[in-house]
Amino acid sequence: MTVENEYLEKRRKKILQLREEGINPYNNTFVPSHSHNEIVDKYKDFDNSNFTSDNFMYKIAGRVIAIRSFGKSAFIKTIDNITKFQIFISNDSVGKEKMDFFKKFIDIGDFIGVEGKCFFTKTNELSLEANDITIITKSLNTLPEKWHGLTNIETRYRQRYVDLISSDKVKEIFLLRSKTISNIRSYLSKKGFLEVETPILQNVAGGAAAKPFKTYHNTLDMDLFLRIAPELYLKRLVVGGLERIFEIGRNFRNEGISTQHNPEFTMVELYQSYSDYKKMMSLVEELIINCVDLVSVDRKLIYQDENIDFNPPWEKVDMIKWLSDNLGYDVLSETEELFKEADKLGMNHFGLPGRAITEIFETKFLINKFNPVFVCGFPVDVSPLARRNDADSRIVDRFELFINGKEIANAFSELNDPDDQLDRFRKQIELKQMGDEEANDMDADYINALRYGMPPTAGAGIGIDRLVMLLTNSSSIREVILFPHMRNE
RNA sequence: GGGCCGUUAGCUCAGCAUGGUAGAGCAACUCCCUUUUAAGGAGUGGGUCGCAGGUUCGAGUCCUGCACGGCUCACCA
Repeated sequence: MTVENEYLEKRRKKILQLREEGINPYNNTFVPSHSHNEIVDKYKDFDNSNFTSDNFMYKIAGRVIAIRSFGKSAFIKTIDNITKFQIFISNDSVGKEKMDFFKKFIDIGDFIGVEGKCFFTKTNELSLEANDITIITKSLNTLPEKWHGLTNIETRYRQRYVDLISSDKVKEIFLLRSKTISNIRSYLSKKGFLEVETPILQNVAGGAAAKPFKTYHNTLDMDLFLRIAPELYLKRLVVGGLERIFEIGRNFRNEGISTQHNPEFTMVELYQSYSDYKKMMSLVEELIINCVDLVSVDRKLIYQDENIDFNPPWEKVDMIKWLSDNLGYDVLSETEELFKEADKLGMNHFGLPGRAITEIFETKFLINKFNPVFVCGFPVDVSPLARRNDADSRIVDRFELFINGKEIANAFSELNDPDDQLDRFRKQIELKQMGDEEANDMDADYINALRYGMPPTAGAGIGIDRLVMLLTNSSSIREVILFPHMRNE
């Protein structure tokens, strides 16, 4: 007998026996009258000292996660959603026959239905004294050990269902993720933003610098790409007259996997007409603080070993000015010096000063930057979709938000000059021919849209996974994604 | 992709430096036990030691290769 069979066989036998006795081990007739949480909430002001039986009969359902048996009585711990609840069962409460049934057939992991009245134990724990007990769903597999739970990271991710059963902490992370997204949605809705959905399967994967996933449509007989960003479609909608819009959705980038990167990740991208990157800064600040307020009373978080203070106003730094000051020369004009510095650091800048500036800046500036900081004013050659600064056409009106040294948001005043946009796309194509796999492709239809006129608009994208990492103190992005991608076993 | 680390019972882990019949706790099974909180007590069963080679009289242990995973560096949000 293999080990797998030792457990499975025993429980399979119980299922057979149950069926023989006319009991459906996968019963769908039990209707609970209350959730665990509803009962806990109802008696929250009571304890041993002030509670007298109210004779109210409850019907509750849940998964058995622990059994402490004394022979003629037992305590059963069940869980529904996130609330644990204790059931007391004994010969006196259900009768010897039902008690024997319980001892013979009910295992840890099973879903059971119980009917009974509430009482407080000697140790003041609200419990239900069972008058009746029934099996709702038999479980064949054994749950992980009660004390350590499931700690093997690989198994946790591959079998997230077991992880969720055995860890409150994991459940809390995903509850907070859900709350965060709801919060963002309601914040933007209140500000008059309309939620929209744009194609994930795209002809041209544009709107960001990234390598796309390629797929194929049979009937249309054409290659398609999974979107790397919704940006160009959202701005088409702004052209169409939807002046405040957002989309919360998945982007796909065919790149490395790390504690900060999953091949598919969730962003909220939003566009606001008659705004600019400076106003967008305030909006992003407010939106993120709103999310921090979900978990912190003083807008401070401890992330790993660092304290992060989200109280506004957040630091703002001008990239070009900071780097010029620190290197001792004007990085926009002294390109020879700049490239020497970049080559020293082994950077692949494709002869673009902007690439070198951005990369050198990030390596030098982000050290020991834990609090939120807006990095403003990017070189035009790393920002093919952003509006040029009115005073200096070599830079664009753009910011990136870094928290704990990690990029959380990217935003800019949108480029709405179709001729400039066309030139930018052409430069991107040159770069692609030079071997830059992440350069944008030409999107002729997007140019066509801009030719109808797009009102001045600011846009922002916020990485939701990374935000949730901060809020839940998770060191890896996989901790905040239910099913992170893994190699086949 | 590089470096370092890991993979032993359903789960959590010892065992490996120095090769000699595979260990514990939880879970399971049999008993005792009617207020427990990782309940307690007595007993029993459970293993292709990630996979494949090699060295050796003998490998969980040493060597090589591979797979999967973790951390980290590089690229990216």
